[in-house]
Amino acid sequence: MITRNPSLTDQVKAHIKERIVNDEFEDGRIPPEATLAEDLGVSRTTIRDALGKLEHEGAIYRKQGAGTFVNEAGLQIKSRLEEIWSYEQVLEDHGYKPVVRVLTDEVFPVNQDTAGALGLDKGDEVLVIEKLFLENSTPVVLTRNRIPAALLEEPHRKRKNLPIYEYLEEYCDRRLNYYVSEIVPIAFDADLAKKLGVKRGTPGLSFVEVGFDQNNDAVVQATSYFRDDLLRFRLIRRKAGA
Amino acid sequence: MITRNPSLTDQVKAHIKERIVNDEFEDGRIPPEATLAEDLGVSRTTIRDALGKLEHEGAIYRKQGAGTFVNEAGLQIKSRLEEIWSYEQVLEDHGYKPVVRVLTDEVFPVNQDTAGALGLDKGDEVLVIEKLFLENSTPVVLTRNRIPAALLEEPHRKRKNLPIYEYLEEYCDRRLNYYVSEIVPIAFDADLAKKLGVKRGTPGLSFVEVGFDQNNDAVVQATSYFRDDLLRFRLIRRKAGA
DNA sequence: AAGTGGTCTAGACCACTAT
DNA sequence: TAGTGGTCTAGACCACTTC
Repeated sequence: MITRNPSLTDQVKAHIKERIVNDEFEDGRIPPEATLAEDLGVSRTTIRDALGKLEHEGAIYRKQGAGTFVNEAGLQIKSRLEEIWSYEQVLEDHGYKPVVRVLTDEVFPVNQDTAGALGLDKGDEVLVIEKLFLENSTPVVLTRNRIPAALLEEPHRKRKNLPIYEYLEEYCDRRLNYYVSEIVPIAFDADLAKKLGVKRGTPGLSFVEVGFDQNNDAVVQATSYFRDDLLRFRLIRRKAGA
Repeated sequence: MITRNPSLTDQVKAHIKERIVNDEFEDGRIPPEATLAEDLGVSRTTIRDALGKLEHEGAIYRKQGAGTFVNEAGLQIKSRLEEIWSYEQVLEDHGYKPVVRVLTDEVFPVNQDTAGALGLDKGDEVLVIEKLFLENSTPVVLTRNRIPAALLEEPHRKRKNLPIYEYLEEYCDRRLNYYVSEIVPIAFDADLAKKLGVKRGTPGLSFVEVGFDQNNDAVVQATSYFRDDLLRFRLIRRKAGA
């Protein structure tokens, strides 16, 4: 399949973003919305939608009555937590060339915790994919994904090193829409410490999350573990409703 | 000052949200946008903006061509990390009745780290406010805020137990716009462990963040420490640009 | 084919900032 | 007072789901 060209708004957004990173705006001042609309031959609404997304990403900020400006500080933020979609991409954003190693790739009976998260019954099965992300043979991230076996279109055992959202799309015909993630600090136990190459008891971050598809069905449960010394997450926090 | 009534969009959002929590929609199905617009006497654009915010919060989800639906799972999520604005509110959302204890409230010479974060020079001074948030004499959160002394309109020493965003508004005439937060897992050292009432070495979460006002000036540096056993953060992660 | 959400337009008026 | 972003309207057409 794979149809659909980028929307006008997204094209405008990309265009403005490029002009920002190329530093084409005098004093970091972005032209008035009306001017942009006329220059690009689109409505002001389209411009505003594009600018709104850029503002949300932290690339620009707006002052009512004054203008729209480049946010130099915001531009520096890589791999914003709210927008992470694959750890390959995260590591690339941090300047690494990631290697993915599949440690586990098997169907197991579901445990109680996962059954609750994914709405499965006792006795159902899940495909468990454990992956280690490395940079130059140094482990950085470990992920464990659990996908209901019932979602698999056919039993096959290939390409498990795909990002999970691509795997779900290709082999389960499900499109990931969003994750609900819980942030849990831990001290690495012996198993995790060994796999991540750190001392047992080292403080680390973990995410415990559930991914939902566009029908709002839970399709994957994931737990991830990070080496804080090599990868640190940032996010932008705003007042509710803004 | 304090002018401005809620926008039409926000009123519509609140109205729909209330109908959602009151479970007024048959089968969790929300009426078509055109119907809502007619019923409420506003344009479809206004309805869409309101629904967009509710979708972003996770309260509803939309399926093109099918309809708009209540997201039962999303409604359960309290204190979403991206929208935290005061820890008093966070604790209330978790069903606690918080007590705030001010531990430190003094002006110090700025250290190098804070100077860098806030764009200050060596020799400048900052007001340091350390606060402990408790529920029934059980500590849950410890925060350390650093505000440039130059922002203080007058030297005074009252109401330091206000939420920082209110303090900044009232005594510095600055309105907090957003935070850039870094998530850092730690093992509590002796001092933190004592203040939070846990064993030294317990794994915990900390945020290291900088708050910006509406002119995009850095106005506060904050570090916060949490007892993971009492308070756990969630957030919704989406594909970038969505 | 009918219904619903997604995108886009053109324009009006308001609120706020700068000068 | 002029300029700029913020809100809102009315309507057109498209993409997708459902029947």
